[in-house]
Parts: sequence; C-alpha cells; structure tokens
Amino acid sequence: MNLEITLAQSVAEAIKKLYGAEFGTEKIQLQKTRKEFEGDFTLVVFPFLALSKKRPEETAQEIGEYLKANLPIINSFNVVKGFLNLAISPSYWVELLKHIDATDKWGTTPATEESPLVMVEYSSPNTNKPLHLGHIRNNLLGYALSNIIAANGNKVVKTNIVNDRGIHICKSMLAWQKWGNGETPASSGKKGDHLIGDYYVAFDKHYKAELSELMEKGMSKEEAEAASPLMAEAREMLVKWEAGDKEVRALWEQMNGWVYEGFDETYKRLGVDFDKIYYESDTYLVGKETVLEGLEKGIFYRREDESVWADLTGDGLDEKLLLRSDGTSVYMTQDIGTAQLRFRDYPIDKMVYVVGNEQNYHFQVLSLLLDKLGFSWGKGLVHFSYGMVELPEGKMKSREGTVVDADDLMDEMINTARETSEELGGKLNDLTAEEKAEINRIIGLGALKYFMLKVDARRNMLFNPKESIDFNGNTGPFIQYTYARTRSIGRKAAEAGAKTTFTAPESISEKECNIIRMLNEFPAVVRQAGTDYSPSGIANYAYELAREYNQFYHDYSILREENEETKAFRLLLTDNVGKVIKTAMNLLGIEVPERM
RNA sequence: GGUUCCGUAGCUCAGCUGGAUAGAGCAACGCCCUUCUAAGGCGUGGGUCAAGCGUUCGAAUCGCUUCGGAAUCACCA
Repeated sequence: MNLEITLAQSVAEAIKKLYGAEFGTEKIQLQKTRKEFEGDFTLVVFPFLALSKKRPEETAQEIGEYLKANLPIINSFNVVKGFLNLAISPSYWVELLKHIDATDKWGTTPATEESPLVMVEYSSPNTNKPLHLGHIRNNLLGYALSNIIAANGNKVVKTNIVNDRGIHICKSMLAWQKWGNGETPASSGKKGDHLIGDYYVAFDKHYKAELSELMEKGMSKEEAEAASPLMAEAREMLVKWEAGDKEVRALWEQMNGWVYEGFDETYKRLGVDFDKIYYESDTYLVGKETVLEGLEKGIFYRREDESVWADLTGDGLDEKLLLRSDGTSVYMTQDIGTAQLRFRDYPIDKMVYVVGNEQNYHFQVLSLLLDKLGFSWGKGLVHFSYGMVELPEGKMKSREGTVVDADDLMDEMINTARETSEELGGKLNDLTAEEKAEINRIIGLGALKYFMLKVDARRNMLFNPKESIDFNGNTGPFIQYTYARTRSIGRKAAEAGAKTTFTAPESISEKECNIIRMLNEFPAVVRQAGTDYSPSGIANYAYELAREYNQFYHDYSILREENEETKAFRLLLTDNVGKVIKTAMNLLGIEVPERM
C-alpha cells in the first residue's frame, strides 16, 4: 500500500525494459510535484541519461509512456525539461484515504515485548532556584522526544537527575537560617522553589555587600573572596553535609522538599512527567566506587597528589579529572555513578541525554568513559544537544534579573489566551467558566510549546518578552483552531445525519489530493523525527497540514455540498485531518481543544 | 589558539540524503464575515541563501578557504 515504493519499483522496471539496465529503487528520486505544475509526483530523469543515451525530454517521455501503460494508478503524465510529472488517479487517492481512516493510530508504531528500551534523561534541575525559560525548552524537547521515540516502536523510560547537593543549595540554606525568620511556603504563600530561589538571591546580595566592604578596607577582589566569612560558612555547611551532620541534613531535606513541591507543580502544568527520578546525593558516591574499580582495572591512573585521571589523548581528547586530590567527586564522576545505578535498574539498550549544547564536550568524554567501563550503551549514547534560549539583550543572567521565570511565563500565556478569546467575542458563551478556563489553558500553553518546539533544537533561539508569543500565523493556536474546526464540522454533520459511506466522488480537486498525500506522509514524518531526534519536523508538518486544510476549507462548502458522495468524502477527509493533527500535536506534548 | 555549532526577506524561522522561478509567519499596504469557527482566507511589495573557490548536467543544500556570531577547552555543576 506504499505509494512511493510502488512507483519507484515501476520506474526501475521501466528502466530495465527500456534500457536493459538495473537501477536500484533506493536511488530513484521521486518528489512532490511543485504547485505550478500539473501532477502529484515528479521523477527526475537526469540520472538515467547515461543509460538511455537520449535527451532528457525524450527519456522522460518514454518512461512516462511505459508507466501510463503498465501502472493503472497513473492517470496521466507530462514532461517539462528533465522532469516527468505523474498524476495519480482519483480513485487511488480515495482508497488511500479509506486505508488511513481504517488504520488504528495512523503514523505510530507501538512497542512490543522485544522492542529496545530507550532511556531519556531530561530536565535535570538544580534545587536552589525555580525553573526558567531554558528549562522549559529542555522539558518540552525531552518530553516530545520521549513520545516520538515511543511512537517509533520503542519502550521508553523518562528520567530526571536532580542536582540536589553542593555549595549552591548550602547558600540558600545559610541565607534562610540567617534572614528567613522561619519563613515557609505555608506561612508566606510562596511556591517552595521560588522561596528557596529568593534566599539564593539574598545570599548573593549579602555576599556582594560583604565583598565591597572588604575591598574598601584595601583588599583585592581575590583576597576579599578568600576572606569572606559568608562563603566560609557556606563551605563549612557543605563539609558538614558530606559528613552527615544531622542538623544540616534535616534542614537540607526540609528545604529540598519545598523545592520538589514547587517543581512538581510546574512539571504538572507544563504537562511533562518522569518514570524514575534520580538524585545526585544518591549517585555521587556510587560514581566514586565505579571510578576506583576502573582504577584497579588500569583504565584510569592516579597522580602523585592522589587525584584520579582518565587519559583520553589516544581518542583525540585530553586528560580528564575524575576524583580530586582530596578524594571527592566531580561532575563527571556523578554522571558515571548515575549511569551505574540506571544500568542496575533497567536493561537499557540506548540512552538519550537531553542537555544543552554547552556540554557537548562533557558528553563526548562521558561516552568514551562509559564505554571503557564496559557499559554496552556507552559508545552509542545520544547527547540530544539543544541551543540556548537568548533574550534580545543576550543570555539570561539570574544576577541581572533577566531570567524569564517558567511559572510567570505560563501565567502570562494563559492570560493572553483569555484576553484574546474575550476580544474575539462570544464564541464560547454557552460554556461554563471552568470549560472556558480549560480551553484558555490549552491554548496559552499550546502557543508557548509550539513556539519552543517548531525551531530546530540545535539552534540557539531568540525569545523577546516584550513582543511575547503570537497567537496568529504559524503558531500552536492556529493548528489548534484548525483542529477545533474539523471537530465542529464533524459534530454538525453528525447532527444533520450526513451519510458516512461512499464509493468515489466524480472528481477530486488538487487541494484534496495534496491533503491526502500529506496524510499519507505522516508515518514517514514520525519515523524521520525519530531517527533525527527532531521534534521540529513534526511541528512544521502539523502547521503545513493545518494550513493546507484551512485553504481547502475556504474554497469548498463541505456541509452545504449537494452531492452526497462528495460530501461524505470531504467529511471523511476532514475527520482524518483532525485525527492526524491531534496525533502530531500530542506527540509534541501539545493538547488540542474540541472547541475554541 | 584547539574543537564543535550557527549565518536564508526589516524581524522570527522553514527548506539542507544536490533538482524546476527560494518558502511561511510577523511587521507594511489593499481586499473578503446576513454563507459549516475571521485565532481565518486572498492579494501587493520585500532575497547577492555571509563571501569566494571547487565538485557536476544542476549547489541555499556537498568539499575547501575567508569573514562574522555562539559554546566549550576548571581539582564549578
């Protein structure tokens, strides 16, 4: 039932019959016919000229005649220079549409018992501040990617590694002890992660004040930093934490607990989730053990000052520190430990890390190290490396207050959606306040998510808070709107009792052929997105399809169509456009409203 | 300096396994709501695809060079 394969095979046959040569079907170039020409598929004949030893036009003509005579689905053909345009017969398009309609979960392949297990790590927040715009990109990409991998017949485990220990959280803890007066999320009404973030900022403020005070007394910046009592206290707290000091641990657990409650709320609102969460406080010691085992096996070496290193010069990289001279872990050690624990917990076939491109080098090294340590998936690990979100002024900097907070942004988007639908007036007046609020939530978040996902992940992208995210044009709401429209037509047709079966309409417009062809391409789009790790491919496809359907909608009256066969065909087309848009959007993690 | 990524319309971005005259949206201007949802549709203007060289029937797409931007090269995470 695959159209392009059928065509390619027939072309190969034609080449063999006409010129007596074998030509691999893989190398045959079939593409969509451009809008300005007549036809559905175009064969580029230049590659065959060496075999035919004829002019391009003549070669195209011969192949066209052969196909017309031997392939019933070819309705007609025309030749323009070296391009052979083939028109597919309407009845074939109708059969294709019926096939798509009858196929369960069109475009996706469910996992089976034997499917490989792919673990996707994403989000990976620090516990000292709330999530911001950069995390939103990470979370949306990670979640969409998990869906796409799952839709390509893999078992997927979504995981999150929380960086819950280190000097940063000690800073928040210390500031809270000193200036918090026992403030809690319950007492202040603040979200837990925001509360901790405020104390992180407070620490920095006091620390800066302390530094300038010391520098006024004649110290250099370096001297002041070394002499700062505040920083010394924070370090002392970290030492106590590592030693398992009961008081410090209790405070740490309490404050992290607040942060997790805040994160959970944000994740839930964003619509992302995890199957298994790891904490660095659990994994950093495991990493140390694994590294020491590697040292015994001679994979790593120890320097005179007792620090442990990996020599990667043989792989074109440099030497990498794994344990400090005091025996403590570094970032790389923790990632090795996390990998160790994961491998114990799951039979992982492939590991995907959704982490920003500033860590490209880190993952290159990690891949080598895991491979040397004997992890079967180490060599083939995928670092899904995405670009930064930039603001018009440049990078986000928490200290300069240019961070776009995740919760604030979601609030803003949903508010804008509400204002917009109120301006548009009256469409949802028969709904309850709750139903309206739900629709506005879906639209506001849809605009945000689509905005982040339509851009090629590895590129840096620009977000301008002043202009905010659009609701018109190439946007999530446009696609959602198109879906709501298909559903509305479906509802009205059902009310009117329109007939649902048909043989074939007398003729099919070019637009309708285009739409069916796009629906037919959907499985290939999903496959491509899976192999390229590229959610943006699906986002752009959804937009193209919605756009194509909107144009069609404006050209034809579907419900007023008098010919019952044609009407039933158009309703079926509408229904399947809705079905595919919904699947595509859901793969991206974007909800779609029944009305809007 | 080494490595990696990026450079397409005024702005934000598609297109990149080489194919026909380079595609959307936003912004500007002009049409279209008594007709299934106007968060829509149609039209006009807007380009040296950073620059150069090469590969070939054909290059935004592949290769090399140059220019511009970003990331990274810590006993930070």
